Amino acid sequence: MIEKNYQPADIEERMARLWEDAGAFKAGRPERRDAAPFTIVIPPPNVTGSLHMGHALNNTLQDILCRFERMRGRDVLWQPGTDHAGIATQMVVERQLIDRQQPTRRDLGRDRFLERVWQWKAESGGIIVNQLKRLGASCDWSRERFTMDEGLSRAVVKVFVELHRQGLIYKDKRLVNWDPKLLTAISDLEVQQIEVKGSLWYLRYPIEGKTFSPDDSTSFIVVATTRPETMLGDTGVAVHPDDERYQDLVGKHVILPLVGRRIPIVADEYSDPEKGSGAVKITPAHDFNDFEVGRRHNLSQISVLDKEANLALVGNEDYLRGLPEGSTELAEELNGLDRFAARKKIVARMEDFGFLERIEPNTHMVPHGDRSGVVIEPYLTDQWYVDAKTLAQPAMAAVRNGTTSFVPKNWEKTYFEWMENIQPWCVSRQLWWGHQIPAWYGPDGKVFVAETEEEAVSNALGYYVEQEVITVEQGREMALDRNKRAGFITRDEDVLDTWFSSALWPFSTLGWPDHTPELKRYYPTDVLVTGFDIIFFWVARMMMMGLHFMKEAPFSTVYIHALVRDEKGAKMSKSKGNVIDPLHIIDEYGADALRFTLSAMAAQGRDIKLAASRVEGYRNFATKLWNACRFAEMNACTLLPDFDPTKTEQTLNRWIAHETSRATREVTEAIEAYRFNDAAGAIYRFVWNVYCDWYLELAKPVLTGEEGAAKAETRATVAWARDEILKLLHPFMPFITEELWAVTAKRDSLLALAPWPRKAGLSPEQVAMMALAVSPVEQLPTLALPVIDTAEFVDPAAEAEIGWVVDLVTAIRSVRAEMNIPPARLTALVLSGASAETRDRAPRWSDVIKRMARLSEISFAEKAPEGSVQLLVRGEVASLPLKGVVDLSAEKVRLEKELAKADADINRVDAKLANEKFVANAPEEVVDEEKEKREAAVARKAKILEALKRLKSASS
RNA sequence: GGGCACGUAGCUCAGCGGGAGAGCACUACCUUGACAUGGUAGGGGUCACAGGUUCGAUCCCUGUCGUGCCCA
Repeated sequence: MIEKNYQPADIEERMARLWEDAGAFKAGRPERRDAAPFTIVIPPPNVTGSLHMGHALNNTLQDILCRFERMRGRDVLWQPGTDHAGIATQMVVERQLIDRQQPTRRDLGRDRFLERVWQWKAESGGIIVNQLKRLGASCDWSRERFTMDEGLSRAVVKVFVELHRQGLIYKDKRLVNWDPKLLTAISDLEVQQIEVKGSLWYLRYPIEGKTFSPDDSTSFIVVATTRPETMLGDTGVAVHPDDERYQDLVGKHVILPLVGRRIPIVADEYSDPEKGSGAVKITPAHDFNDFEVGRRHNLSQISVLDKEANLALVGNEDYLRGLPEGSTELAEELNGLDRFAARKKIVARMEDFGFLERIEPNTHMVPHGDRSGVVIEPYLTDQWYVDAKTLAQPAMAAVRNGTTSFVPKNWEKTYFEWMENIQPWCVSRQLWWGHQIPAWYGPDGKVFVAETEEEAVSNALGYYVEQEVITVEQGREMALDRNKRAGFITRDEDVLDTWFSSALWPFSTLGWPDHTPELKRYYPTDVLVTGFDIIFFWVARMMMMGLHFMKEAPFSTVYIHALVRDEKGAKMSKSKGNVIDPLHIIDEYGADALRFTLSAMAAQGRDIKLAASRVEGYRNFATKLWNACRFAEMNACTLLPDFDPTKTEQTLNRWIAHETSRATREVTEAIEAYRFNDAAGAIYRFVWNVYCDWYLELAKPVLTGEEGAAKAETRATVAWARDEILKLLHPFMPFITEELWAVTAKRDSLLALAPWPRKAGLSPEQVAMMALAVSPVEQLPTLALPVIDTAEFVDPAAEAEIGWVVDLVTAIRSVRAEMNIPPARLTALVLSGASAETRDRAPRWSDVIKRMARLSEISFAEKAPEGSVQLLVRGEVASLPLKGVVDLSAEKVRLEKELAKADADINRVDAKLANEKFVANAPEEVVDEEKEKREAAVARKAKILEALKRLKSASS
């Protein structure tokens, strides 16, 4: 029995339990052992996270695909899991320690701090998973993984070691993006360029051998800089080789003001004559461009900042080398100052001595850390790098040759653009939470990379024994006793970039490096569903790692969906804190309404600005469905065994079979093409505007009429079409459909596992055959998909007949409203000059037409009665004798409007047909179409003229 | 500076080489035996602007203006 009211919250909880208890989403269900697999790996959300709208959209779309394919008979694996999210998680826990006034991370030390993080993960790591379940995500939760699971960590180590052995991971000392707040290196992708209003300082650098005077422009060269404080680390001045102003200065030296260092003037194309003074100071240790210039001209690299971006001058040998006596005073004064405080001081000092020429306001891009928000410092350190350029080659080829394709296609361009200019990927992070790098160092800094500590230690000790650094006996002792080797062999403190482990996700979650049956069966996956914001972070890197280690691209399709933005159109992000909580929406309208809204708005290539009114509208849609099912139940509509809609006798039932078939095709094709909005629109219109508005209304007289074959058939068809609707809608609104499926009949299976609507008349055995995979479990899955033919059942005769009823009722309703005839007032209908077809049809539908169009009777006549309102329905005249009821002059106005419209139509077509070029160039069917339109308009005009004539004679 | 989108009804958005669509909002009428979270009917848009291609442009091309995003 269906409850009177639709209450999402109650249903959702029960249905979730139902699925869970039945293991409905488990991959490798025994009965699907031979079915083709369908695999999606979830983009693992951060364990720190909670569900935001982006997750809701992302997972709704994945769930639609998974539920759809599951119903199509495939063995679906939707692999869930979470990401350890290095920086984000470490920050959360650190902040928690501060908030609770507990010992800081450094007070705790590495081991105890990591314990805390694990503890925190155990407490709150399940939140996001539960939220995904509330959304209805049909993941195989029994297979949930975490990027720092034992197995996944093993995969990470294996990949690191192999890449290192192959020379694709190496350690290098170069500039990195350094976050002076988080005290770690970050990759290029984690840097955001933000436009900042700053200044351009013009500084005078005295030329060696001349007496400096601010008034003598030949005694100095002016350099422009946005970062005056880095001048302490300057080791050169660059001018453009073609810049005539500075020709004679190239090769000479300047004396760095305040510091006294002697540095060369070099010619380099990097310097832009149009910008600033045309001369730039070169600070190789603090600027990426300067680093390259410095390399070209063999300039030394002097780092003047420490890791917290404070000036580090005292004891800084690079800085002090070659400075004149007495200049250490400045070093002592500025030492330890923050970079921005130092800037002020240095500018002031420069001004005091006449070295500051002028200051210009200047807007420029400044790099910021995407997590910390502070200004990123290019910093000279030792870090581990992945040779991304080499790995990118196969990854580009796979997309180029179509092995993997993006939907929508235009994202491929973005992918190539980035891949073609890819830089070495800095993968080491100076954090504690993450996969510690499997590298050990000897006393001389020699590195030993191995999968286990035992192996690395044994390699290292062997090496040092051989080098006679230690004796064989010492080596043996150190091998056996960790304490004895402490200080001699030490492990790299750093951990890997979070995205390093995410890059392995499609195969590490399936058990790699072990050769598991799951890996064989479910890799490569079918489709990856994700947002464009992580194409570089994640998609590209999965492509690289997947191809390198599995020799096959990790997925054949990458569906890139829109971003859900906040009401202002701004990107929602965890760090900005402007997320809208989808759970509030779920609480208010239900998960089904939210899911349907997101899919209805998920048009390819367009962002979603979510409006609550849309969600409300789709909640109403759910209510509509609910009530339609109630109606069916109240009328004892139950499914009959072996019911075949194509064998029905009643035109109405044949019509809904025809329409259902059409809707099935539309929904199926739209989902197959990732056109989620079209699929949602098709099912929405079918349920509301076809099934509810017309089919059920037209069926009412039969259902409330006398018992008999017609009634029995209609009851069965109502139930059948309802079931088809529940199936078609299930991927979008799983909860309400599963509930209605359960309460409307005794079922063999859950709706989630029921077969997708198929070509009418196909036996279950046939469908089962088609759903079978070609490959047994132990073989590699083949590319052949189990295509279930949803070809249409069509019945043009039924379509024409019901179409006539619909048109007639609509026309009468429209004119009644226009004439202000109160609903309570019934009118008569006269069909004049009716064709045999109409005379045949009308009696069959008189009950329903009377009911829907508020008629008292329906009759036939040769001619329309005088003084009646005349309507044109499919080329024939239907009249409402309303003389004395309504003002017929209003009718005259109405007809004249119609006449004008008909004339306009005729004229427009005539103009087209008169155009010789149109007739000559347009496709034949287009021309024919126009001709048909003209004929129809002419016929319409004739009838209208006739009606007007009759009206006139009636009023005269 | 380079690249990618987008400017369609009051709002949120579909569509797209052959007569402009949806939801919400709005107006009028209706509590008819599934549903007022409903029904019926209706108003509302020189499809940003200017050129071009075409027999024909909201749709393709170019430019302008405006908005957003990505990369330097």
